[in-house]
Amino acid sequence: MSLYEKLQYRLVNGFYSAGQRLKTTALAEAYETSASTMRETLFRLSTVGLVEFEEQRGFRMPQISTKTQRELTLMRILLESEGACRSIENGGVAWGARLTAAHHKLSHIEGLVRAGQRDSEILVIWTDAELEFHRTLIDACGLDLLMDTHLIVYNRFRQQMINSDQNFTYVPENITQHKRIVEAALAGDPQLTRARISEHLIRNADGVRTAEVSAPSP
Amino acid sequence: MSLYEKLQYRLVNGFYSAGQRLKTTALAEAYETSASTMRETLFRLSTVGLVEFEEQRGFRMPQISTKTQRELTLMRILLESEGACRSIENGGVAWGARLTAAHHKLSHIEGLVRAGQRDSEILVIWTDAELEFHRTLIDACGLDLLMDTHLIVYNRFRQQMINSDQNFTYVPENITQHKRIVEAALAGDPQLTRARISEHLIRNADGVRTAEVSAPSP
DNA sequence: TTCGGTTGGAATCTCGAAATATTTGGATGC
DNA sequence: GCATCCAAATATTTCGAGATTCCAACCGAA
Repeated sequence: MSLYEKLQYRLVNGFYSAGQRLKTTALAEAYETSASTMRETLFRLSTVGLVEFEEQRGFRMPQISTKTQRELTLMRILLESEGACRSIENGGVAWGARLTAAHHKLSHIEGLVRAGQRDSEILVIWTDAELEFHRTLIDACGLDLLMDTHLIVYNRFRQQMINSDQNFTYVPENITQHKRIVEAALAGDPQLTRARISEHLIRNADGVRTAEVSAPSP
Repeated sequence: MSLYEKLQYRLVNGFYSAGQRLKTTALAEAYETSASTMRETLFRLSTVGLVEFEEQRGFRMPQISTKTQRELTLMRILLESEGACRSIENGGVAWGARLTAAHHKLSHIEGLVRAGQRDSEILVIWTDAELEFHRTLIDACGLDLLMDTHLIVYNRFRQQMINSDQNFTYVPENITQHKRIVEAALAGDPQLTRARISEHLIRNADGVRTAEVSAPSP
């Protein structure tokens, strides 16, 4: 596990608090490396939005805000809807199988959460499975750039989510919603799939209604 | 003009050829700075896709490919359609005025190009005006993240375009298409605006370049 | 010739120290 | 008591040298 990955993991999963300064010298010591190497790593993380950088003022953990959360959510809806519709067209049986498998794995974990397990360990496992599910949903779209952009957005989304005050209130609707997305996708209905992805994510956009979320591109 | 901006300008506007290695020591000398600083700058550029980086193998100017061009085009369509529709809803009169102004400026320059001016200087002016126009089209959408993502995609798109073999054959349809986009947007018709943005950009997604001839191995 | 290993040169990566900028804390004047 | 300014302390940024890795050319044997 590289320094980059280690730091990314901690930034996303709540090891640092929002707005906290990330001093290169202090972090370098903590991660047993030099300040220069740490600086470079922080730079790379800042370009994907997981760290904020200001000239001559160093690095900070990003602030949590409803506006950011809203924008990340809308971007997810845009990218996942588009990716899912293209996957429906291009994916074929193999994609359907992968999607079913990813959903099966996810719902197993969601079952555990539902049954009461809520420790931080299972939350990480759950978010990993959720990411895998949502990535599988779009991974037959044939557009690498869309996949890459989505991953960046998802990580920032997760960072905002985990570090927000109301962190991870368990939402039972998720289980149903994931299932309904899979059903629409396997049925090969792009419009319905779009609608159900929006329905699933829109809750995070804070006061934005499904109707606002956009129509298909031609 | 910072080192970052200087390098970005040259990377986008054809000062380096596709696939060319970008050695930190050589560039550091050319730009009168140290190898470390150059390395850091190249790193930052690599995270927005204007430079490719490979561990232990340094930096390269990205390859030109129809696949990349296609993906960048589709992403532009996705982002600009969404941004434009939201701008139509939120923008109001002020946005309409800005859009009209940006279009006026662009069509003036396109007029010059049409009249025969084709030197590299005016091509830069033209692409700048085109960027400003397309950014204005989406700048009332209220989503900073969408705007930022679009700018990154646009710069990569431009890099691919300018460095491709048939660079910048003047396309007279552009003038008409830009006008038709503005008309649809000012009329407040989201669906029509979407269609016309696609119509304008889709040419770049497929079969633009003649089939890639596999170069004889050296 | 062709394949495989070796070697020399060149580039990248890491690191600590010097230079530059910012923040902190206290003393001074109002 | 409050604001302002200066100096010390702390951070960031730049830079060059040493360690490491990669690449290409060369050489010898099958």
